[in-house]
Amino acid sequence: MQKRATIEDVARIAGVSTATVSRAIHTPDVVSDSTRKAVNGAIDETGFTLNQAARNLRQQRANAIMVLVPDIGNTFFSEILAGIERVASSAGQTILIGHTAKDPLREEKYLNSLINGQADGALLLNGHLPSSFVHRIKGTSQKPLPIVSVSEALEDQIVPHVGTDNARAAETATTYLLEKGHRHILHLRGPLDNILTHQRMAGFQNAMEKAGQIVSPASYIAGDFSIESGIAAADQLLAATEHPDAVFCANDEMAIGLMSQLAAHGVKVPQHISVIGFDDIAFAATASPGLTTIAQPRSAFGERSMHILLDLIQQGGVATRTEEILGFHLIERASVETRGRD
Amino acid sequence: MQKRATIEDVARIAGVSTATVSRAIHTPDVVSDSTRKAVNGAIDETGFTLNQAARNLRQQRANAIMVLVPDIGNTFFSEILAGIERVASSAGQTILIGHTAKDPLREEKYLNSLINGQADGALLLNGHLPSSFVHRIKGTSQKPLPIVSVSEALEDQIVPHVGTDNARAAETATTYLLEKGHRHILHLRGPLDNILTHQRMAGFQNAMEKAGQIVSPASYIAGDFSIESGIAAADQLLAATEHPDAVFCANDEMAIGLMSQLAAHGVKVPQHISVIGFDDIAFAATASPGLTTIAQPRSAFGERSMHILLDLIQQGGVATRTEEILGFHLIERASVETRGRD
DNA sequence: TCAGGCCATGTAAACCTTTACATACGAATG
DNA sequence: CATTCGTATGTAAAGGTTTACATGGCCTGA
Repeated sequence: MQKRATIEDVARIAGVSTATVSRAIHTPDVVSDSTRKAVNGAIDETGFTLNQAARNLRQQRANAIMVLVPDIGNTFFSEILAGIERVASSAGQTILIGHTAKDPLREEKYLNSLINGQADGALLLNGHLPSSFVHRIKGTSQKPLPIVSVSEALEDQIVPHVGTDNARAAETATTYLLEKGHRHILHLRGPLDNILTHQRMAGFQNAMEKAGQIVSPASYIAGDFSIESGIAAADQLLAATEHPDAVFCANDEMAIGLMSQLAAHGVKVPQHISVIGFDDIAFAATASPGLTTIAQPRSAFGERSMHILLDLIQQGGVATRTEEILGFHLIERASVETRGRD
Repeated sequence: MQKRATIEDVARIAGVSTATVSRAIHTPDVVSDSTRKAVNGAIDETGFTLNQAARNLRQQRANAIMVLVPDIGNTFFSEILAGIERVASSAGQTILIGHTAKDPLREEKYLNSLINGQADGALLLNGHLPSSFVHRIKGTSQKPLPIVSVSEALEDQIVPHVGTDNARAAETATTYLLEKGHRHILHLRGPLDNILTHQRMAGFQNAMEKAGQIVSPASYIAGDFSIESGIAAADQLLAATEHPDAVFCANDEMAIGLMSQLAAHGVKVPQHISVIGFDDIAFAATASPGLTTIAQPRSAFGERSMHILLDLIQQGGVATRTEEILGFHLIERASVETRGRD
């Protein structure tokens, strides 16, 4: 139970100064061959590992990235996370996870890691930036903070963003239903406090109006992106006197919940009602029927955003207010059927 | 773009020493009211936040936990993660994520954070501990490391573990099929390098043999826990001349892939083949038919393991080699049908 | 032979806290 | 009144690195 070896122990054994040991480790080419060997020998002998806390303190940098996720348990985010992890890891950065549960207090708490030296940058998957940080970024007095938003954009875009064109994607999905001959189309929307909800609603409305269809409050069913809310939407549909031709769901979870509950009550998809989703999660393909949906490049979201963040950190956090829009595409499966005109 | 305020700035403004500032922050009750107010005022004025790196260095502790996950993208793990996060957060610990992809090099790299002061403890969700750490733990010369394995146990249990009795759970699932009148039962197993695979295979075999059924290599279909391998298994079944009565799948993903592919080829579950899964992921309920499966308390896995780890850290890492076995239960849905005796 | 330059290394300060120990002061006790 | 005690604060060391600057030796070119 001896104390951990420090760089000083290594230096003593190798017969050099601590500075040389540090150099032998980080910039091996500036020390002589013999010294490098001596140092490596001493490192092996002592089992030395660099104390990261000391290093972080001295370098004023943590080599860590804080990732704010509204819900770790959600597949959608975890796939973005996987992309983030991939590039973070190859850049020697550790990722810290902050599960915010949409709570501004928790968001603030985790973002403080940027200020207190626990993290060098932050990735926002939660579509929200606490107001104290909005001020901090807008006030030019302070050093700009390296923050990038992913998938869910902030209301006023004050940090770089990586995502897709949700309105256009929703328009594409809706237009697809229209082209398949559907007219009475409902949109199962997400929660209103989410920006994606509004973008997708706008896309839906656009497509409908372009096709000469009227959109009213009755065109929307409230949801919250969960399977359960998809089930609830189905119950609502089942209770109504008139059925729509098709439902465009703001995400796959809801679409799957909806289809499952419709099936349980004998309503057939797509024969009675066509359904289209959004996200293309893994279970969209195995749903019955296979769910037609909009695919977004989630790993690419993670990878690109992490790259941008790394650049930002390198440059000292100069916020370029970039927006990187990645493509989406519609995946045809079996949940939408062609319907003869009216 | 001024420099960040340090405790010294606060001390100067408040007219006290840095020691007093530190005390005012961490042990407010030992300083006088007036001093505390002065310090708080100075903190507000300067916008001071504690530098965590300096604190970590001085205290020789990181207030962070490294969590090793084989696959972030997997729902199964992310729900455990959510449990971990919950208690970590309330204990003031940050969680660091190490995505290992089952690569021992990456496992080692991330576990090094325990030694280099980046993390105070580690949670293993990957069922494996690199040999260098096995030695480190077995050799009593070193200070024991606070490590807990979750869900997937290590081969020789050298760290505390939290999980369920997989063999008994598999036995329960298989027995359920037997009780429902099925005789020709196959097991779609997981990858052989995973300990859960073996535990669940053993449970399957046990149940079968107790019921007087013979288990042969032909009783197993190879899988790897992925949806795709469930689909592949279905293809294999479809190509065979004889169909089993029922399939016990080692996890829900495979069961869902299997059912989906069977359905696509006109084989009806449960009328032609009954299927039972393992894990009770969210999509088990929405699958068609609803998937009968074994539920494990995944959030509880996360919470309990984190509690144990925190205790371990508190006690200075004394490995008690505890094993905490949490209950499972069978959830009946529609994917298993009663079949008349042969 | 000497000035200049390069290369490998050493010295010591800096990064920002926490905390053991010392101090000073007022109150309580004898 | 002298002593003891407790309370609030200050002093300074320690935690383990990195790195600017200094040093010394050797080589090169004139």
